[in-house]
Amino acid sequence: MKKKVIKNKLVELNPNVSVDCVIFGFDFEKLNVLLIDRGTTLGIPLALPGNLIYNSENLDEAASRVLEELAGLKNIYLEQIGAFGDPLRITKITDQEWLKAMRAEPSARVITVAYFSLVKMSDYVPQASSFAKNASWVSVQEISELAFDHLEILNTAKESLKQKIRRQPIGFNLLPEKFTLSQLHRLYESILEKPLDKRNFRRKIQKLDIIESLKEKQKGVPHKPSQLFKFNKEKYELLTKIGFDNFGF
Amino acid sequence: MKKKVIKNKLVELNPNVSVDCVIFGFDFEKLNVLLIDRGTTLGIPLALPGNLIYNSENLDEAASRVLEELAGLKNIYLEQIGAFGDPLRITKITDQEWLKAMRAEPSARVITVAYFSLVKMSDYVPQASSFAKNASWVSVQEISELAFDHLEILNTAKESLKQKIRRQPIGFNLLPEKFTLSQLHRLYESILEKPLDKRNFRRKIQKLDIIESLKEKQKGVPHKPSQLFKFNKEKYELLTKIGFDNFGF
DNA sequence: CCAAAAGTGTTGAAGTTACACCCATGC
DNA sequence: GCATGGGTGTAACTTCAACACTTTTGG
Repeated sequence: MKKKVIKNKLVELNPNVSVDCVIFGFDFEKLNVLLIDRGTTLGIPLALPGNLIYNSENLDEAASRVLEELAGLKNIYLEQIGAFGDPLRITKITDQEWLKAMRAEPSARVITVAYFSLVKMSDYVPQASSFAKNASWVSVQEISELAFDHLEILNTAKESLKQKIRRQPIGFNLLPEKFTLSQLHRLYESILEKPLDKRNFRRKIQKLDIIESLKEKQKGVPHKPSQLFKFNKEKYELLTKIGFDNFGF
Repeated sequence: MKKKVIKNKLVELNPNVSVDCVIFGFDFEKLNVLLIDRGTTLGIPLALPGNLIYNSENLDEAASRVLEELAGLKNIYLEQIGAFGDPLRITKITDQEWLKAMRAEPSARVITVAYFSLVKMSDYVPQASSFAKNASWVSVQEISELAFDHLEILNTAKESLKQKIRRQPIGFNLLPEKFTLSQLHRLYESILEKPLDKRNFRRKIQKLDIIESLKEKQKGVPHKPSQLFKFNKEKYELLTKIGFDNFGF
């Protein structure tokens, strides 16, 4: 992916600014992150999806574009978590080689603006992309090494998500339209990385008055079928408008 | 301030990345922000202090440098609040002219990484600086226009400070060593922009066990002299280590 | 003695935690 | 009939919000 040289300066890639996305997905068991395998050989650390920005786009647009280019994901919940970019962040030899292969100015000082996004795992259909040999879901618990400073970015994203979910019901972006309270419960436990009492959790969520029970139950499960719920967006938006800030977890 | 051309690429100014600082100060009445008057003529909006980064420094260092260059402030509490940079953010004519005068590449696409910082107002001694004709404290309530997208940055900073102060006692950075509970009370009210019950506030703060009363009182005040307190850093650090996250305001 | 801010307790309501058993289904 | 997860209520405790009067000083 070399620099696109087009007449208008605004459509050039900016060699000094990139975006990276921490894309979270929930498989009803645990939290996962979508990572890129850049590797020709084994043992090359995985990377967060990301790329340089175009001068014509703003940062949020750049992040959306990366999401779409990588995974065909559109209209995805995105939240900026901050800028990173120690001048010395490119110390790993594998990272240096990768830059030489991929960038017009491989030694340019790059600062990256990181985002986290929440997607329904069922929405992600793997596909070849310009900058991804391969993308796959990896359990956050199993990640101990990443390219560049991506591990630091991931940790910041996790922390940011923890804080955010205490104040806004953004977790619904990780679930399908219809879900059970147990699934929601496991989702909160996965994000907050701590157990939550089942009864207290259910009471608290229902008190918020942002989910509605459907006239429908699970089928084909070898136990008592559970009630299905959906998220009530209207009530949530009303609540945010009049101001609330405590989900109390 | 033109680009410094020195042999080593790392000490160059990076034309595409700047930092801007929202420097908060508290005058025992209300919250203020340190703003730069760039103007030769009247009517030019004030700006946040900021500048391009050097390729050799990381973002936090760049922000610290700006603080020091502008106001001689060292070892100041700094917190990143995010990256900004719509490609269209430079629409005001006064901003365009200022860039032409000040920047080697005035039309470069710039993204800026914003910080907020908390300083004791008494620490700031106005001084001429390379990029400031003049700097002065302005009450946040009175600010309705700023250069570039600085008003948006200020609003984000205010929000960020509000959130942060609910979880960490960073407000102490705005006060002198010795302070009264009433001063702390007004500080919290100024930041949160809402009244707090006096008795409840005092009880809550004291329960946190991070302030110590000194054996000293106010003198020369035309009313009952108030007890002086100091912040107990050790206890706070112990608390943060074992994990707490709710200051409950 | 007056003005000004400091300092102090109680009560009722709301919210939080901890905890154990029965239920509906598929196999 | 058994294994599996679904679903429910209460009691003790803590936290929160609301509220008014007395104290100490300088002038």
